[in-house]
Amino acid sequence: MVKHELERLISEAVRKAQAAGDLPAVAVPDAPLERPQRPEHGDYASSLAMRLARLAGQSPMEIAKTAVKHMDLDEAVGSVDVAPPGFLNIRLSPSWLAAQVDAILEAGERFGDVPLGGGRSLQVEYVSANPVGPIHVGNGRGLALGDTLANVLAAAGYQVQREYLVNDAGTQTETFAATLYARYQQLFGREVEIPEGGYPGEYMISLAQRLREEKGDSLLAPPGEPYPPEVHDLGVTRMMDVIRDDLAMVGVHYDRWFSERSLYSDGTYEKSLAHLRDGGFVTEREGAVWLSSSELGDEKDNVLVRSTGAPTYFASDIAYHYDKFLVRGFQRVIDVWGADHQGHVPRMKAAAAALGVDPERLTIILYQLVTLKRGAEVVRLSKRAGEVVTLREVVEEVGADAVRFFFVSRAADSHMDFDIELAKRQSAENPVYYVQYAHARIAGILSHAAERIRSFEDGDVSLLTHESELALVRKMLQLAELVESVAVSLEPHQLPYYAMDLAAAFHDFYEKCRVVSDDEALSKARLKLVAAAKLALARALGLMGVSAPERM
RNA sequence: GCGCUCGUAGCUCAGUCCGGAUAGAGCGCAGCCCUGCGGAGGCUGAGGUCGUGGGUUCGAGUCCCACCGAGCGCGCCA
Repeated sequence: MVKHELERLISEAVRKAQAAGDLPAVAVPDAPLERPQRPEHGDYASSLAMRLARLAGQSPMEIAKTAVKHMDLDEAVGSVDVAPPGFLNIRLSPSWLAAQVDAILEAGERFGDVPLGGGRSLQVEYVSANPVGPIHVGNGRGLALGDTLANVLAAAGYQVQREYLVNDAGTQTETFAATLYARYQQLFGREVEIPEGGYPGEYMISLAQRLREEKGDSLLAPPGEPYPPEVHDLGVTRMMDVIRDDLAMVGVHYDRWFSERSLYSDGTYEKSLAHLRDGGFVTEREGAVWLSSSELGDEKDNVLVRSTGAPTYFASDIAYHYDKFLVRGFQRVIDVWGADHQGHVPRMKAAAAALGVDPERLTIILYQLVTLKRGAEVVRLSKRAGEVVTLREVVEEVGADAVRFFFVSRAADSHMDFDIELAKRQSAENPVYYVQYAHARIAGILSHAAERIRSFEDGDVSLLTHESELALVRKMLQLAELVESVAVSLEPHQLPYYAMDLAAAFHDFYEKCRVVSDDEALSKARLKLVAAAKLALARALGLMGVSAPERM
């Protein structure tokens, strides 16, 4: 990547200046290259001279000039200027930029890949909504975040596994089953109410109807008796079918759907508990079993096994992470959770430590919950009130691409409002179409060209010298830097902003430069440029899980 | 009460991690551009005490402190 190459050249220059005695031999601070906002400040800028000034006892301007004097030449570098108060402004060489078009075409669909991960294994777990209802809008955020992150990490050279934890063992699915059974009985004319704290949503009635279609009255127990186990299992299975469809609709596919219950049936739970005991982090008091998490950075101890003998959600999650780290051996695990789980973070970190796993290997990304609105009115996502705004409903209204682009555009920390009315009204104004339009426009140009020019493989990219042509190349080259920075920061919301910029660079070029013209040599060169831009746009969109249409 | 997160243009949000040059984008608003490859496009303009007050610094939207406001968390719930 040219950015790293330039950083290397600059620190080399300083070292050489020190060796030559032009700069004092002080420790050189880190100074990553910046992207200046103003084009006249070049493609990259370094503030190293300012950072070095106090240590070196020289003025930033002097230091910058000295550094330039000792800097090696590189074919990518067009010029290096010193600007007050001591910036080093680097401009890329136009001929080098033009030549990158061929490099992009060569990289093809892998353009933007970066060797950061080195094939290390990494797991991303996201959504993992309880199988007690369909995916709702609030989950949209976790899905866009987690899925995009997984895409980017794969592009950054990690071996990524996507996983959904199916909470099929807890009290919530029991309440779900009880509700389902009540609805099922109602279909056969029994006068029963859904349980207190149950799920009053309409979808439970459809689910009950489905059970009746599949099983007739065979699931009916004698009146007053609890539901047969099959109601629970079949209900959860059918609910997961719905959830799988909901997620597929927005392009989310998992490598593995992990059953929480399997932790108990295959002995993982017992093993993880034994492992904690061996480490000496387990105590018993008041009839319950506790993890001494307060010794490991949490504010307090937490219950693993209730006095009833039933494991807590915490114990379940420990067993699950025991499986992730110690059984399956992921080097790194990323969990994407809603901010309502924030209290769970320190204890899971403590649990990792208790398992002998460096807590650094567990990254938990919290995203702020979505406030759902219908106009000015706040819609409470309480399942008890039964008002669920499903993801499906919104996707059918505004489209999967717009939904994903919208959710991935917001930083995880931002507290966002989702106004369903506004989203519907403004779906045509969603910026995603601006980016997709650029892609479709290029497809149009390429098919227009195909009727006139046999092939442009022999196009000479050195003919690309127009300012807007080079600006487009510059923007394309930024993709790899972005993939790297997102893979490190785990903040994929940078992606849509980049995609907008890239599309803008293309549209600007399109306005100023005719691609297919009487000048065949230039036409071929520009067709190469445009084909490269198409790759870059498709990649940027693809990383976000958004389609790149040939026509709209 | 304590803790975490947030407060930037009319609206929705980037920029804060790692301080740097005149604070950006989309939408909305006012105006302009089609006798050539897709006008879901391009160009121009109006619009900002970066929540408030202190502090650190050559330099603060960015770091520190206090305060105000909002969301979330502080269970033998998940």
